[in-house]
Amino acid sequence: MSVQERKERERAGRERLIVATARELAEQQGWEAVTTRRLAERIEYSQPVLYSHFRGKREIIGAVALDGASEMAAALRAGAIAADGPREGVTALARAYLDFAEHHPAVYDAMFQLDGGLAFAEEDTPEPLKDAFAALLETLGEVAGDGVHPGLFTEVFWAALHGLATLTRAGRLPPGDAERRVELLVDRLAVL
Amino acid sequence: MSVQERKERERAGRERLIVATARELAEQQGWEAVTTRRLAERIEYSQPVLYSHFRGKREIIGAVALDGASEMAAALRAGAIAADGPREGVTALARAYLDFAEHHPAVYDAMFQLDGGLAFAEEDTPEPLKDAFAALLETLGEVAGDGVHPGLFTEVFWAALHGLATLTRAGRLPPGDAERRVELLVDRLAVL
DNA sequence: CTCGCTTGTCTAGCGGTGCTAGGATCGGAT
DNA sequence: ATCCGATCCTAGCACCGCTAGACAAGCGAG
Repeated sequence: MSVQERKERERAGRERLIVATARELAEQQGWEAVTTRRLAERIEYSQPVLYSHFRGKREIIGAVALDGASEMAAALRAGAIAADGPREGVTALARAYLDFAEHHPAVYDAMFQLDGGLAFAEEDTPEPLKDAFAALLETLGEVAGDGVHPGLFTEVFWAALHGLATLTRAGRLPPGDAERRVELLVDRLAVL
Repeated sequence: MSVQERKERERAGRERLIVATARELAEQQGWEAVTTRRLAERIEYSQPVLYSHFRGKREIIGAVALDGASEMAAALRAGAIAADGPREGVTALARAYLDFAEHHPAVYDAMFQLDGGLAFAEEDTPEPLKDAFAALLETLGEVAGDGVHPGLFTEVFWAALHGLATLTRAGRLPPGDAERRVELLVDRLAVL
């Protein structure tokens, strides 16, 4: 059975290589540059190999999204924990979110802008995505205010952050006032 | 000169036809179905004709976006004006925004999700886009609160609406609680 | 050790995309 | 009536996601 195990290990390694390469390429040159041909060339295999690991390009995007979700969850927790006091915690969380979106645009797009064929807000939502939402909920649930469902509050806060992230990156919002917008958002939405 | 004028009229008419057809096709079958071939077939001309009106597909998307921006501005004003009192006005505005995004997904995507090659938040932002923002500002500027710049407040509110619209449509938020989210948003963000 | 077979990989190609070069055609001006 | 310029179309480029079928490498059986 050792032979089979070795092969499975190699296969798993190659799958990770594909996802990592796709992500790298997307971060470097944008998702429109991530084509199956280029991806295949970079991992030094032919195109069909990609399809023995993933159903298609969508699934590769989805894999990058899941990868990024775990990372984002960690980044959010790291940001929020470092702060003391609920207000600073929420502000730090918001900043961490926007920083992640700004510094990992390709991953952020894979998670929320592109179609990665992932289920959301449903029974079979993948664990990393639920965990990223949970990371938001941990901090934001504390400042939802009386009589307001923590989940609902988190959804609204998240939507606001998502809007800021995407509109800013698309050049729809002047980039200079980012910090003031965060403060306004936290001041108004959170019950401290 | 009458001949030339007639030709210009016909050209302008055909350009409108292209934009209207692209929009129609996008609303019916999604933007991924809007290809230059299909579009050309629908307007009963060959592909190269499209390129005598627009530099490429991006510009066609941009034209649809501008079209939609005027419409959205009108919809927002119609919604907000009908209400009495600032709170009802803001709520109506938010609902009008989300309704527009829900019922005209293709146009909304052309404006904010896709790359239509348009300038935003800059000097040479096209008039319809500035006007749509102005429509938001008219109502939201009244509830920004003391010491808060109306433009900045409008940007934040807009971002929140945009986040709700996109996340909801992408299946990232449970569709049932939309109304409760709007109320929470208005309650917290607006100073009434 | 050799043979047959499974498993894995590649070459080649399909139908589609956005976009464009170059030739044909048509209509107004002379 | 003829010329000429504007207008439009046919045909094709390079690229896309994806797949069928040929081929080779490595395994287990005899």
